Amino acid sequence: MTELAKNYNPHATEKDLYEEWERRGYFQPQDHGKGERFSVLMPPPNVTGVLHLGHALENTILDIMTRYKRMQGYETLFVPGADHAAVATQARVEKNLIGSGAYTNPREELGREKLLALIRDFAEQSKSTITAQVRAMGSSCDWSRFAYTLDDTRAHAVTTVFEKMYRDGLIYRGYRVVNWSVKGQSTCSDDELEHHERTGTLYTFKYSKDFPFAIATTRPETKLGDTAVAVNPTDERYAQYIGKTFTVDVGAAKPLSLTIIADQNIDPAFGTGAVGVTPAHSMVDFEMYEKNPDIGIVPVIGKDGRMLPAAGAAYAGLTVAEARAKFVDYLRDNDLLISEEDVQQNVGTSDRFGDVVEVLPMEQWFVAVNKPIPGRDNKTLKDLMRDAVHDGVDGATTTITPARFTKVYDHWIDNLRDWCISRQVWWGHRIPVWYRGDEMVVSATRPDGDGWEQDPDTLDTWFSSGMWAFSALGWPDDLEDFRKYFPNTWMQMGTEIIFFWMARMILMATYVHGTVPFTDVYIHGILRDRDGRKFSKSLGNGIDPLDIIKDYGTDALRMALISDITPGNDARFSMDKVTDARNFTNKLWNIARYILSGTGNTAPAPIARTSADHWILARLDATITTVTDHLEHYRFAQAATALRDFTWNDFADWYVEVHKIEKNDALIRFVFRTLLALWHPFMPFVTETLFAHFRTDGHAAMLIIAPWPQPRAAQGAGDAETFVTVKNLITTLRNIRALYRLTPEQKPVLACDADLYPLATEHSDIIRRLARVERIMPEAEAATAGSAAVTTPRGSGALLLGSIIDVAAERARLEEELATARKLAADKQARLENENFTARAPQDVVAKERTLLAEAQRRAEELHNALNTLHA
RNA sequence: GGGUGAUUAGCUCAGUUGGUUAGAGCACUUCUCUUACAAAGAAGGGGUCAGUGGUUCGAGUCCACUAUCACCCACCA
Repeated sequence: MTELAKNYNPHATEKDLYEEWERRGYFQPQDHGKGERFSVLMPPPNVTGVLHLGHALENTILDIMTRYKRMQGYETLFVPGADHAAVATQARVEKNLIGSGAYTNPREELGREKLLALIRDFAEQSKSTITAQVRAMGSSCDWSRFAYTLDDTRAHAVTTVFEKMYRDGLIYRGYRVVNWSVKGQSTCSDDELEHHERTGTLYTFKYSKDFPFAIATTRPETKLGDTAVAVNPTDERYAQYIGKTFTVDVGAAKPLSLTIIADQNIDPAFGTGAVGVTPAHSMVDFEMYEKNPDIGIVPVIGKDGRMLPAAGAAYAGLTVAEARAKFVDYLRDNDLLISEEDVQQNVGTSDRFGDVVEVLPMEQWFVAVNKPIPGRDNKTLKDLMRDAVHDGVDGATTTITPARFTKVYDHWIDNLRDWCISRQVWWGHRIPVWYRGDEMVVSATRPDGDGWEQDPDTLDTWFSSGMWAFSALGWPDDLEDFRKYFPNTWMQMGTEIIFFWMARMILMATYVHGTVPFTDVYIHGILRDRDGRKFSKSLGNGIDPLDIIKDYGTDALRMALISDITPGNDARFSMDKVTDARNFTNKLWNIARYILSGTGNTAPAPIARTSADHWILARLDATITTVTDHLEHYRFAQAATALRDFTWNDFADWYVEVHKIEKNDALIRFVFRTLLALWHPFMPFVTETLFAHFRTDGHAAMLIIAPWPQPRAAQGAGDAETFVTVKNLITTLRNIRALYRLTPEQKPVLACDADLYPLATEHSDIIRRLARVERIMPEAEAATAGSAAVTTPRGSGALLLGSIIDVAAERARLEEELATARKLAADKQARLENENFTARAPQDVVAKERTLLAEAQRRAEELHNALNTLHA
């Protein structure tokens, strides 16, 4: 017999177990002859730092599903990885370098190669930290397949797809307006902007005294680059001017030539109903320019965030803010400014560099989302992305859980513009394009001949992570896994990444492979702190998962993370949840201690003999069914709750206690082993540790590959019901004991009516011990015994005799109960007398009500009789 | 401006197609160190389901409106 310590100590085993699972190859896909596969990919954490609780939650969710499916016999693959996170990582390293005081402008001072070397070092260090953390979480992923978005295979995937898209005309180089971070000196995509509300000023002014009407703007300085004025085509005030061109001199290098154009999107009710059009510095204005190219485009702001010479000699070189003030002064001095008014506006801010983003026209690389794809029936990338979650792409669809996010995704697609994929940071996949004079070649490698220069820019990090669904499976270098596991079975991610990542993965998979990246995707909410705030550096409320693991163990952390989570909704995390979970692991541990100390490790077929045996098996069956159903629907928290309820309330509090009286060693071991299996996906370490003590010949080598439990279609439902009656009787007796403050030594006599007596005597040992009853006798004998006080447990047909009981208090208690029972009976009666109810409600509901009425009436009668006995 | 979600016990949350007297964990109260566990055991108190109106024999559950909170999208310049 192995002696277990009094309390569970996670540190003694976690590391060794993880290594043993890995060494035995259980993390690698194994064919169990089931012929079905389950493949998931880890959302690759950014190599910008360390894992936080959000990552820990994702890994827990992924690992629960993976372990569950593995136990069900699926050939299971869980691929781990890391993301180079282009802009984010470079921004982080640059910030560190500047923060250290050694550099003020790392890009200039170090140059491309040296800075890249520093970033690479940082990324490698971060990567090893992250993988250690993922291991500590217990994630059963296949490390031999570890994928990094910047390694050779993934780089190959990127260049392959880039070339294919270029050939198909979906990637193009164009002069268009883009979001430009002055601080980061790089473009960013629309999705990388955070919109912050702030108060701005809406200026209403006229371009000149001669100009026929006024316009309104919050960006006066950009008016130096206006090339048109737009009005709504239905606006009668301006109809006469549409098509006319006015020349005004506002101080720019050249007088502005303003054509009045009509545009549906102009709101006649806002401002003056007329808008100055600045194609170079506004996304919507640029779109107007695309429709009316004749108006021209005049950039007046440069990459450094300062005014260009085109803005005029007085403005060139000024910052945007300085130019704004100066231009407003000009308007005021010349009596052109009509009004100033505070307005709330949203400004786009770079999420990585933190500065307000300028819109500038530049030569950049784009993915065309609205262009027909050759050989795809005129479908565009947008069409494919929409089809993936609706009609299907070549018969394949992705199902989003919860379904409401499908609408969010649709809406995003509707508003999608061409995707700017070139970035001016250095950390990332370099654009596979080469230039020599006017020549341009798209190629992963330098073309033959001298003088070729590669495009200095890199690709948006989401261009490579968009391929994760297949590049992580080895495509295009090694197609074995790809053929076997693609599309992936499942994916999970947070709400905040639906557009960035899920949409791009769908784009890439549907375009490159004509199918979806994964069949099902589960969206989880954000993890917040106990007060509902987001975890953030600035709030200082971050928690390192490793700290919790150190103090409470991985299983406790995993359980705490998934407690109370529901699909798509945010959840709160608190240390209370961790201690609760830790307490539970200890509970499981101590149940094991009891069983190990009290039973032998033989494994005969478990046979139910007593009513308690039948009851626990029935409850176990129901629990298996419930937990399996919850897991199939990704209801992780509810699955764990159902299991906890069974483990603690049924098994520990009742069956283990009964086992101390009526031993069925084979059965208690069977139930506990089954429990360990059910708990394993949630708490892999404590369950595997305990399994080693319960394993006998014929069981799996380790719990991680043990079969997922199946209901046994337990027999003896009647016996199980009998035990429920006994259990209720005991609870009631205990209730009365507590009510009258009986000490453990005070043991009353239990008198039962004719119905209950046989059952009570049959379970005499259990009742006497668990309810602390002296002895059990028939009611008839009790009546003649002349005891001083009597009590009747509710609806049980039993009396408790003993001089310790307070007759007056007991009478009050019974009267209260009687009133409750009578009210219930009256309610039921009224309902059944309602013809509408009996006629329209389903028959089974009506029958149920009749049963309940009968029960309530019976109980009222019993209580009434009990009161009479009490008086006598 | 458009959209989504939330509102159930002191706290954190369940409540799957409307059908018993609305549940759990924690916290709280009382009792108990009973030889698995005080990180425990036993018993108990506590909510009318944000509000209003509606549909229905029946509403926490469906519909409408209102309130509060949270989030997403959107360069009404």
